[in-house]
Amino acid sequence: MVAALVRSAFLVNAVYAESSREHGITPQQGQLLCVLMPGPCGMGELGTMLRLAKSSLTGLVDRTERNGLVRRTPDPQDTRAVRVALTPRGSRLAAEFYEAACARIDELPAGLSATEREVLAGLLGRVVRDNKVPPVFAEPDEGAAGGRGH
Amino acid sequence: MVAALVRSAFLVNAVYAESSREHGITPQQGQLLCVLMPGPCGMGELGTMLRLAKSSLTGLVDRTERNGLVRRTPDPQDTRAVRVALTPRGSRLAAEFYEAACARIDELPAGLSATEREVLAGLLGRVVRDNKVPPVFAEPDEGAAGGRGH
DNA sequence: GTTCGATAGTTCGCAGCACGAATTTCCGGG
DNA sequence: CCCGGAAATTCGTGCTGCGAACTATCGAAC
Repeated sequence: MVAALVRSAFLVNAVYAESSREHGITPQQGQLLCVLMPGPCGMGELGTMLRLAKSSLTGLVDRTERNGLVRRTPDPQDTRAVRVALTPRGSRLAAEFYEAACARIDELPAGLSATEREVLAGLLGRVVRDNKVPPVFAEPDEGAAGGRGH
Repeated sequence: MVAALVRSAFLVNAVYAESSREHGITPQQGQLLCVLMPGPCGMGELGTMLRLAKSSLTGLVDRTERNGLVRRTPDPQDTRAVRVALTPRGSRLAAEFYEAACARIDELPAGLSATEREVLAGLLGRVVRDNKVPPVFAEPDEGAAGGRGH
């Protein structure tokens, strides 16, 4: 059980890293883009989501901003705070990266039947939920089992 | 499905990192120790296992050697090659770290019944096997001590 | 309206990580 | 003997993650 979890994590990481590389970003930057896809976010919130210290996050956002994928905006409610949002280019890249990563990861359980996949997804989903994992990666449209909409 | 895999990987990584930190090593060094637990290994082999470039591995082994956890030995068969082995201290730390990580990770599916765990382990094990993930983390031996959760 | 503790982010220095290109040394076959 | 290839290392670069110290603001209490 433990070994299966660790190894599958290793596997997913490798695939995730490969997808990132193909899109010219680091895995961390890819993760940042994915977290921002639903909408802008404050630094503090991002730190909680990604489990990063504040200073780590400043650097990550700096670099991603330098790449033109993300933008800092002042928060109208709070002068101290900052909202981090995707730029148009970042948004485009995020969508492409996300789709590519999904495609690759979706291939991993290729040896399982549809039913087995359902079961695996259900169990893993419960583990994830029980452990309150933040939504670091969005659910691709639920409902359609294999069909792809935008 | 995809989201569940990515998030569970994120979760396992976080737990793995936390365990490493508590033992005064980095996750990468922890992984190196775990790979070496069954026995010594050449650099090339390690690179394949950990999916690292040769130069990355040299650095990782350097740092871990500096910490006194690992040792380079000349390969008797091939003057060019090197065997990397755990030092006694590294062996001890590896065992401790491994056990702690197992305990933590074993807690993650606490919300599942014994049967569900079996099913999850089986399915995940197949995915791992189908994708030829190297044994970056050993199967805890069924004989091993009584950390059977609850 | 000043004071003061908390909050949001940044800066800085540090060690580690991962890579590619170039290099050294050695193995093996022709 | 010679050369192609394999095993490692070195070097330079950029990214990662952290803690401690800092700035600036918020909000509440006085």
